Amino acid sequence: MTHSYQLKVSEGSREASLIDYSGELNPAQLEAVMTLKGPILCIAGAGSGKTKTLVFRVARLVETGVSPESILLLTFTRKAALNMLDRAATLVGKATQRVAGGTYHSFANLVLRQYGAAIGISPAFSIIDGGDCADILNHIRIEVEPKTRETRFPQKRTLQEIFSKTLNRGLPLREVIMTEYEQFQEHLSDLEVIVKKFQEYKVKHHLMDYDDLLVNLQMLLQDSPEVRKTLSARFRFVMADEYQDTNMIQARITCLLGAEHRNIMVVGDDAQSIYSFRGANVQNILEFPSQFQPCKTIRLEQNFRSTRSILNATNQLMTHAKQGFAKKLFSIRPDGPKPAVVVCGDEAEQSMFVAQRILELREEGVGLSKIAVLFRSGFHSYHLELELKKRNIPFAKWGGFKFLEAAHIKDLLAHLRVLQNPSDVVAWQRILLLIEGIGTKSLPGIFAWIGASENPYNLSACKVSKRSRDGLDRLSKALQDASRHADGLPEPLVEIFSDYYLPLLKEHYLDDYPKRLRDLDQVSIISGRFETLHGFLSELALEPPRDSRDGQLTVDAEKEDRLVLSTVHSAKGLEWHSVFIIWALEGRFPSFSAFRKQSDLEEERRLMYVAMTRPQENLFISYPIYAYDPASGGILAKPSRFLDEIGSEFLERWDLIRPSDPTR
DNA sequence: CGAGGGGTTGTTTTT
DNA sequence: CAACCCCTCG
Repeated sequence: MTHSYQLKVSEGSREASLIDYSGELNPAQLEAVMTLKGPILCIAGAGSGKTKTLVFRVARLVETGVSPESILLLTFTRKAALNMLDRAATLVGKATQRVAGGTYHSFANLVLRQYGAAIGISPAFSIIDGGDCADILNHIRIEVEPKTRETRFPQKRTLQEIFSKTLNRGLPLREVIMTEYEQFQEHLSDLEVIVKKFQEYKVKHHLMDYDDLLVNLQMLLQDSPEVRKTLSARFRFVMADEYQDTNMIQARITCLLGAEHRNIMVVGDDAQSIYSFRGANVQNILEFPSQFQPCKTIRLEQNFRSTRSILNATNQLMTHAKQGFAKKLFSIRPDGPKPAVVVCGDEAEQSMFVAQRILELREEGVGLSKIAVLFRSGFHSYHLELELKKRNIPFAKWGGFKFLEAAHIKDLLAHLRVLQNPSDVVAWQRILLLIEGIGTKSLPGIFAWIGASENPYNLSACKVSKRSRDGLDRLSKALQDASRHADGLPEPLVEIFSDYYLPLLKEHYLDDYPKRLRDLDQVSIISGRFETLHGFLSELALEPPRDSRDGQLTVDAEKEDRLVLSTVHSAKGLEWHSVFIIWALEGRFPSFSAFRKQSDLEEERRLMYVAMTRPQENLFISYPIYAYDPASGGILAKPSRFLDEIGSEFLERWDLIRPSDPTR
């Protein structure tokens, strides 16, 4: 490319900004940045500067006079969007902060609250998570199938999973049951009844689960041409990141948003598709060009992140993939150390190795925040966590157990939800059952009263048994105190309910209540950043903090020198100087549950690929040669098949087992 | 009718 | 090693 795209732009009174596009970007990136109109598919390999490309493209759009409000940036997490917009801001100024961005779910939330009325949606709906859905389903199940004894019936969590899958895959219930849950075939008709009642229940009580947000947004765009036109006029440029991980509904939403103006760019990497369990469909990215013809396809294949030694290994791994674009990433970075395969005697030795090596790296000048330990499932790091604590190595854990799913957090939030949406029966149930003397049998009576009452918060007027009177009166007082602030800031509300909840917390979680108490303070701190109650609740439901310390300002958290422990899923899109992948054993990574289907194994390989493409310099893959697996009762002793696929040529083996070790 | 205990289950990954 | 279910006791 000989001509230069360098250009000078002045934005209002701001001093002239100068972006040297052709100097900063390679030819493929440059093309993606400079093509502003029409449909584009950008296949961006791992570490190929995808984020940078998006950032520059936003900057470029703004520079050429596109108003930031008319750009929509759909990303996998809201954090990713904010991060990009921040970076774009340093190029062209703060104006980019006004770009709309977030996940499909958070976008759906905003649009539905604003325009949902067009298809009969109340703007005050509550967002419920998978656990809440499971609770609702449990009730319905009991109603529909009172004699669960004779035959095995799916549990509440499974029900929720099945129904979510049918929606996300866009398949009829029958088909999902027949292909993936054959054991429940005989219950098909019951399940159909349950799912119908479930939908009715949610509509009646103004509740929306994650799937409903997407389904309803799609419906709104499809059924209301006015809204679709309004939105197309408002968002004239649409960019969707991580497109390989969208499901059918999200893809349809994307198409509907782009249908009018066709200024749509989707970015992704089919080799990094790792969310098929929640309905993600690689076909979306593969078929995008045929849906938006003529479509420009741009490939970013130069890797800027990793050493050549690491890329050699990851390229080799992907030659075993059964489908997808064949591609080989190349790097102009020098060779580095080959990825090390570290063979340990047992789990304890693995943990010791990781901790030890991390300390050595720190000695060598690699800060803790530049190191990550990755694993397949949340619980794989338990032992390591103990070891790190013992050695005083600070770490943050992402993925796995979530702050929000802790019972005490859900308890506290349920009070706020009731305040926001008095017909949120799931939340009512949760807070009522906490009260001494109230059990499942007295609930229907209280619900009936709540439904009929003018002021459902005045529970003192509700007749209940003597034993529960005091507790209910206390709740009544807290709710009425809070409802007097109902339109105000969320923080004082959190305070009111924390005070109310404290005795209950002590009573229900006697053993570890001080620890849980600290979490409640976190909720209070987070709430201080929000101006409205449903802004706060929606954000929490859609963008849950990654760990209990995430409540602090992100900037601070990132500056703090802490090691990251993360599931591979949560590590997507990120990079570190040095990365450890632990538990590279058959049954762990790949996981047992992937053995049944070829397609699941393919996804496990892509997952390993994502993990291995995170480091810049050092990659350590470890496994214990011997591990008892309490889940299966068996012994795990076979190294991950993915190590075989890569082959010893690209790896370096470190044997930690002492020759005299009897377990050898 | 509610609470608390004991046995049994089955354990990916996330918005 | 939970969370969940079922059962018994108060």
